[in-house]
Amino acid sequence: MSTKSSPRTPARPRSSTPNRRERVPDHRAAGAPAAPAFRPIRTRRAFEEICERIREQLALGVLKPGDKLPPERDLAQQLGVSRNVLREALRSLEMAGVLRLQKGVKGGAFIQEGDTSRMNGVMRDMLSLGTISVRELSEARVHVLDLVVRLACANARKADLDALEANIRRTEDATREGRLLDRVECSREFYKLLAASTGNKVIAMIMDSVTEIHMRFVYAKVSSSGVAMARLAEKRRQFLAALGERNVASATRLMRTHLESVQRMLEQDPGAMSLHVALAEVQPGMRR
Amino acid sequence: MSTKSSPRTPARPRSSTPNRRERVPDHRAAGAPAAPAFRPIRTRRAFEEICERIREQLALGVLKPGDKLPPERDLAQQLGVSRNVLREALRSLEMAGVLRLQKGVKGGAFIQEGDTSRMNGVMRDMLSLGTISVRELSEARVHVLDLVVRLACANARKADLDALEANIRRTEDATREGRLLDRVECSREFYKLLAASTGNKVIAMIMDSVTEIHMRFVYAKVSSSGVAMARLAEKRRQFLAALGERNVASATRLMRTHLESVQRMLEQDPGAMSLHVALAEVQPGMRR
DNA sequence: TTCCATTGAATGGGTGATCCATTTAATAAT
DNA sequence: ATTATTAAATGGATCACCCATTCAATGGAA
Repeated sequence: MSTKSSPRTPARPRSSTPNRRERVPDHRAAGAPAAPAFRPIRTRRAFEEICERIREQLALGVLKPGDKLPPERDLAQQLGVSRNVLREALRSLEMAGVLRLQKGVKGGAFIQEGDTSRMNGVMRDMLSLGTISVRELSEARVHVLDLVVRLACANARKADLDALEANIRRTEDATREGRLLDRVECSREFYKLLAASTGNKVIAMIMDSVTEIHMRFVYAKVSSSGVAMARLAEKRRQFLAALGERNVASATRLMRTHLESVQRMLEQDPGAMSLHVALAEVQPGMRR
Repeated sequence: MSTKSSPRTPARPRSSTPNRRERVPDHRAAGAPAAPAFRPIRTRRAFEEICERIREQLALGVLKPGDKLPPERDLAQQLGVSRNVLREALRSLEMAGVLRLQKGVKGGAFIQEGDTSRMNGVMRDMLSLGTISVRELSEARVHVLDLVVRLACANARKADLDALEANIRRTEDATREGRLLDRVECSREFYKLLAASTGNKVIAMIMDSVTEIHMRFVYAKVSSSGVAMARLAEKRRQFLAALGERNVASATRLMRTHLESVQRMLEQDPGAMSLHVALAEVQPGMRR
């Protein structure tokens, strides 16, 4: 197996690296008197440097979605690091949604695109870590949803309204057949469609990230208590009608009162509303 | 150095692992008829499993901020994986802001808390990857800021107003002394303080994530053209006065007109508004 | 006693060789 | 022409090291 040309780099180009730990030379020093103190100089590690370089190439437009990075063995040699360290960097970038790693011949590390679900994980982590509270999240959701409704009234296109209509029909089917958990899944999708109908992916992302967690609570509640929101599809239809008429006042009012009733449903028997239950369980369709 | 007791696990407890690739058994199948197709079954890799387990412990409350994970060598043995793979997982979690890794005796992997800046990186990546556009981001910022102003009017406390006041004074100093870039940094801080004054960390996080990138553009513009917003501190004072009086209408109006004038400033000479320049450069105080 | 220098163990950071599993294209057999 | 086989490329994972940093314990000097 010595035919493998060069990946093993027996000459170790990095063995004489004083350059690795070249450290940020703190080139500010004259820059920001407003900043109160010194930023901590976390010792710069190889994998951080690698992540940053790849992100830089991305920001510079040198790398674009669909592009393929060199094979791990080659890239490691180019960067003068071991393959293991390179992989730590690639893994991190993959978890961040920047890369997609594929095995096999014609495999490799490909620049990913179009993944708008990355904020969801951040939000979940924040909640798990106690950085944010359920209360703050719920409150934020109310406000964001209000904004989304207003934007949807202004920007929703026919296709968006049709998609919402189709969603409501699925909700009706699920209700009729008593598939309560499916109905929750429909709800989740309803809000996703509504967010998409704003025409702004940033807003949609934000909306999704706060909604995903909220729906986990609803899911946990419904699945444990068996109770479910009454006249859901009916309310959805009313709302959709207001949306179709671009009636902002009516649409926001309908949504607000709906949110309030959902909140009341969740809050009765608050013992079942365990943060841990809602966060830990992986639920169908709720891709992590 | 053979005194090292056990970390090397010479007996390789995992050499007979048929369990690793245990695969999600697709236990839905009866669950979600609403979902159109099959979700791709990305082959489950060890480091993903590890990340998930740690996050699960976190969600369950078994692990809390400040807690320390076992040393890499021990934990790798417990999980039945190599140390390298474990490190890939720990790296990913560190990049995600869940862990903090510290060297030395008494070092280890500590559960992190209180980092509200994680969304910023996500937003940057989305922009670099072209998943979202500058237009969408700017538009979202206008709307989010409007919401923030309304919430700040309702919830800002005296300490918040004082902090804003102090910030405006720093802005005046920077203006007087011609430190234009410092003034941009003050602006960034102004919005951060304003977001914090809503009393809702979720909203504040969202606000920060859209503002951080916007300020990069402003920074790039100011640093390349030398022009800067006229009468900035004065406008800030007017706004702060409205905020102090809880005058929502006045505050939102002042903010909106300010945003519009900033936008005009940015849009003249659009050639300088390179996405790449704004994203790629690391600027003082703008910790990535 | 007090204080400072030395030492050594614990721990993360990093390396290189090696093997396995998957994927795909090229090749051979039917 | 179709199908089975083979081989190469590539990521996935392991092992056995070594280095750098940190900090508590130790011990000697003031």
